[in-house]
Amino acid sequence: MLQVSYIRENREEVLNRLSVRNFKNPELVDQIIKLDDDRRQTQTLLDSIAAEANAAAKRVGELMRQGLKEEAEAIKTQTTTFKEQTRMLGDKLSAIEILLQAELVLLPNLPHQSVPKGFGADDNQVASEHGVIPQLMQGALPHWELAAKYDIIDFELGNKIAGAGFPVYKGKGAKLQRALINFFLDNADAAGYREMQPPIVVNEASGFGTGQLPDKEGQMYHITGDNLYLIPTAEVPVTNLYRDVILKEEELPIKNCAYTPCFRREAGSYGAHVRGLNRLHQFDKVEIVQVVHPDHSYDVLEDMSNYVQSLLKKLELPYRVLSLCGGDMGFTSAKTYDMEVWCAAQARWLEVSSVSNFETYQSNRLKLRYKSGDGKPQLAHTLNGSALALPRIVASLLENNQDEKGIKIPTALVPYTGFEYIN
RNA sequence: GGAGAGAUGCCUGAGUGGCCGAAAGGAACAGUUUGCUAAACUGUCGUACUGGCAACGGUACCGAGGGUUCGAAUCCCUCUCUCUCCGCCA
Repeated sequence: MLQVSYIRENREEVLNRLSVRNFKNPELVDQIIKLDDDRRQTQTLLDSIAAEANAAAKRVGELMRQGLKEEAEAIKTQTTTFKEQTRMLGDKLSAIEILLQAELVLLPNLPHQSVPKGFGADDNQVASEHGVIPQLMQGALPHWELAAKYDIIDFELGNKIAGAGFPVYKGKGAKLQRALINFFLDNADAAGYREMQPPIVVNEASGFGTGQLPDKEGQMYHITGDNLYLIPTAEVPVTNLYRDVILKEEELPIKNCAYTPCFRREAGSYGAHVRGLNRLHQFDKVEIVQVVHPDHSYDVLEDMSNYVQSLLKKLELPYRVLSLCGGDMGFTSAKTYDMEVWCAAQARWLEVSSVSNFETYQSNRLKLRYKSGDGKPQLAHTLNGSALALPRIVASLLENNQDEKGIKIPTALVPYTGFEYIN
């Protein structure tokens, strides 16, 4: 959520930067400013009347104590008009505030200056490409067929006990999951991220804090009996650890990581390009989250991007880094890099990580601030990224590393799997 | 699931209608002093909105929402959450 004061003071800039996203509703900006004018006026009036009413009430108390009953009664009758007015203005003020809030959450984050203008995925910039595209042997298979051939992932069995998008990992397939999780966590730890194990359900306030609620409600599994949501990413619980918190400046940066299962309803997305592991309702992911001083957030974004790339290099996967254009960026992000891995049998790039700087967009909702010495509390910047999500990594490992003997495990991962081949 | 207790500032905790934005202690920060570690003393020490160049004001907030009252942290109602005991269970 953007800050109203910033919108007021930088109207032109806000409009310009929103246009980088091709934001369809720029008149919202002026509506918000107008509502805020209204809010201020109403509040000023309400405050002055409340001040009079308070003073009158105080006088009544004093007079009563002095035993001057009649004088007290006289003032009492005057205060009834204050009462009506404050009630009216109070109602008006809260109505305006609700409206203002409702409009404010409709404004997406402002893209950073470096974000290219664009409408969708085709306008993203390829920032860099790494690794070698493997030449597959004759008769190479896509990962869902490999998974069946080696009996390591069972989609049918998952259908039976839960539904489509909930695969069962078996034998070396299950061990590979465990290996990847530990590999990612150990690397994050070595890079200075503190491991957290949060709940994988969250309440409404948490869903709101990171922006899943109210607009993306349909994307989360909702436990109606207890009004809890299954997390779509560890970003939600881990970032919400700092909801309503004022940190000391020295505590920054905060670097956390967490492994969690992630649950996404992915309503309405079925078809050939979401086969196998390409899109699931439940998957495993290690997430990295940082809370940083605003001066450093863009350096940190590069750090996080480099860190994610280091994982892909260790796994010997060919990948590319996209700098997302305004139109393709998430609603809450100011700048995002996507990492895509080449899946050789499907012959396509698959997104395995998304690293974003949210600047103050999340922290404003979360009321996540820091305080330096004697200064006033300031909103911190938040960033997060997948490091990494498992299914598409597994898909590309299977497809890219297949040979006559089976599936070769990358050297860096062998200490974690305990085997060199799936066969 | 049954019974009970509670929710106050960074923490502990006092406060049952006006003198309470809130005692006291602790923590933290700043200063003074004693030749070090440390102690003592003094001061500062919530957030948001709002007016003002500023100095300095105003308003709101004692879990949330409503009500009673000239006046509510304090009384009443509803909700949420936490804790304790019992039951069940990992």
